[in-house]
Amino acid sequence: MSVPAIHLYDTRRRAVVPFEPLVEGKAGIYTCGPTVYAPQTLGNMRSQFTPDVLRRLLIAAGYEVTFVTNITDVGHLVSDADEGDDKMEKSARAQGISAADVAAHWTEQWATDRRRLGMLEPDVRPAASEHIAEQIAMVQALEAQGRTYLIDDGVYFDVSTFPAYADFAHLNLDELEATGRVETAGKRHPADFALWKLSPPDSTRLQEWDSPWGVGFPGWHIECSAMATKYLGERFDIHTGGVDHIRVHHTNEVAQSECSLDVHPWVSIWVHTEFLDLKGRKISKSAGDVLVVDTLVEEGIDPLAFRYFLFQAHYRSQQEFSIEGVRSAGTALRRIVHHAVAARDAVDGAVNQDDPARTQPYRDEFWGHLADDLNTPRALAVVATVARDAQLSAADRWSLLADFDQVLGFGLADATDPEAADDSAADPRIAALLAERTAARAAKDWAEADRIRDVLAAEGLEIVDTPDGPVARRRT
RNA sequence: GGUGGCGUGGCCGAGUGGCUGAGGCAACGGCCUGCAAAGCCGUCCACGCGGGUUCGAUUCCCGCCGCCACCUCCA
Repeated sequence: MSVPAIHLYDTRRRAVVPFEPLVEGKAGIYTCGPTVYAPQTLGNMRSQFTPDVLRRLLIAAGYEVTFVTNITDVGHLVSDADEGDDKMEKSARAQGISAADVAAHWTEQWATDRRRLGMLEPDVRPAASEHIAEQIAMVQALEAQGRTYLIDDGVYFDVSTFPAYADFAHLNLDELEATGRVETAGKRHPADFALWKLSPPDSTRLQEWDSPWGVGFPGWHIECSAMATKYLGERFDIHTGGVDHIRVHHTNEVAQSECSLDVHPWVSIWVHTEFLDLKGRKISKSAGDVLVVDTLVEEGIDPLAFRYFLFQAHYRSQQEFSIEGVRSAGTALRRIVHHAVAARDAVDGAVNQDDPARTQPYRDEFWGHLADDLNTPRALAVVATVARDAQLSAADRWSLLADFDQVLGFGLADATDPEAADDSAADPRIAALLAERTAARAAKDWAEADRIRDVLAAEGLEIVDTPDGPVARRRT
C-alpha cells in the first residue's frame, strides 16, 4: 500500500490529527450540499471538491467509504439566524413555479456540474424535504430533554442547556449577546436557533408539514444532523463544508446532535474548505451575475481545467480566482494528459510492468503529500515531474499516472490526446484545405501554404504538423 | 468594532530556522520546422516594512503598513 497514515486538520481541535476511523477499514463522510434555489457557484463547487479529493484518497488507501451530501430544499432562510424569507419559497414565488420544480432544476444543475468537474457520484444524496419525520423526531428528543422552548415563531433550541455550545467555533457568547441586533421576538439568547418554524397563522407556505407543534417546516440546521445520523450513524468520521458554516450552522449541528444523541464528539474530524476569492465578481447569488461551471464552458474552458486549478492551492487557503488562472491550469492539464496518453498507448494501458525502483519513490511522495492534510499542490508537483521525467519508461510513467488518477480524477484511462486531431478534418472543406496546403508545401509555395493556415486560424482552427502529416483541431 | 487568517519571483501558489531557495502558467534562449504552431530541453526570478531572539530567519517573537474572510446572504 502506497498511502501512508492519513492526517487531517480538524477544525474542532484546531490541529492536524491522524484519521482514526470509528470502524476499522471504513470511513463515513458528510458534506453540506447545495441549497437548491439558485445555481452553485464555482466557489460552492470548491467546497464540494475537497471532500471529493478526501474521499478518493480514503478509497485509494483501502477504506470502504460512504459519502453523503445533502440537498437543502426547504427551510434555509435568507439569514442563517433564522430570519427573513425561506430561500426556496422566495425563488419559487419569483418564478411562479413550485418549490419542487425549483429544487429539481437546481439539483440537476449541481449534479451535472459535479460530474463535469470529475467528482464521484455521492453514495447517498438525501433531500431535506424527504426527511421531515427524522427531523421532527430529533426535535422531539431535544424537547424531551428540556432543551427547547416554544414561542409564536416556532420551537427553539435553548443554548444555555448546552454549556459546550461555544467550544466548537471558539465563540464568545457574551459578546454575541452584547451586539444587540434585532432578533426574533421571544428568543432568550441571540444564539438560540430554530428547530421547527411554524407557518404564519394568516398564510400558507408552499412547503409545510404537520408536526407536534403545528403546521410548519424544519429549521435549516436540523436537517444535516438528522440525515447524517440516519445514513452514517450516531457518530461518524468526517464532516466537511465551507468555512462560513463553522460559526452558525456547524456549531448548531454539533449542539443539537451531541445533545439529542448524547454523544461526544459527534464527528471525529471537521474539514472546512476556504473560500475561492472571486474578487470583483463575488456578487450575491440573487444578483444573477455568478460564476458557474457554464461560465467556464462559455469561455471555451474544459471544466476539468478548473479541477486542476483547484488542485493547485491548498484547501485551507483562500484561492484567488481568475479566468486566466483557470486557462493556465488548462494548459498545464493538457500537457499532463498529452504525456499520460502517450505513455498509456505505448504500453497498451498496462500498469504492472513498471520498475518499482524507479516508481516507488514517486508513489511515496505523491500519496505522502495527500495523506499530509491533502497537500494537493505538492502532489500535483509530483505529477508534473512524473509526466516528464525522461528516466521513466512509458510503463513506469503510465503505471504512476494511472495510480495517481484515482485522486486526480482527470479520467486519464479514457482520455484522448489533446494534442491530437479532433474531428475538424471530418469537414470535407477543411480536409480539402489541408490537402491544398500539403500540396503547396510540397511545391515549396510557402506563401500559399501560410495563406491556408491563416484561413483556418481565422476560423479558430490550428494546424499541427505531425510526422504523419498535418492535422487540424479546434483551438482551446 | 470583534474574531481568525494572509502578505513569496510577471501571475497563480507550496514550503522551510541554515542544506539543493516546490510546482504550474508566462517570458526568454535552444532543438524541431520552409517559417510557424504544438512538443521537448534549458534559463530567469522570491520571501511587505522596522525591530528583536539566534552562530544563522523568508521561516520564531513584537510593532507598523497593506489585504482578506467571518460576525450580515454566501461554500
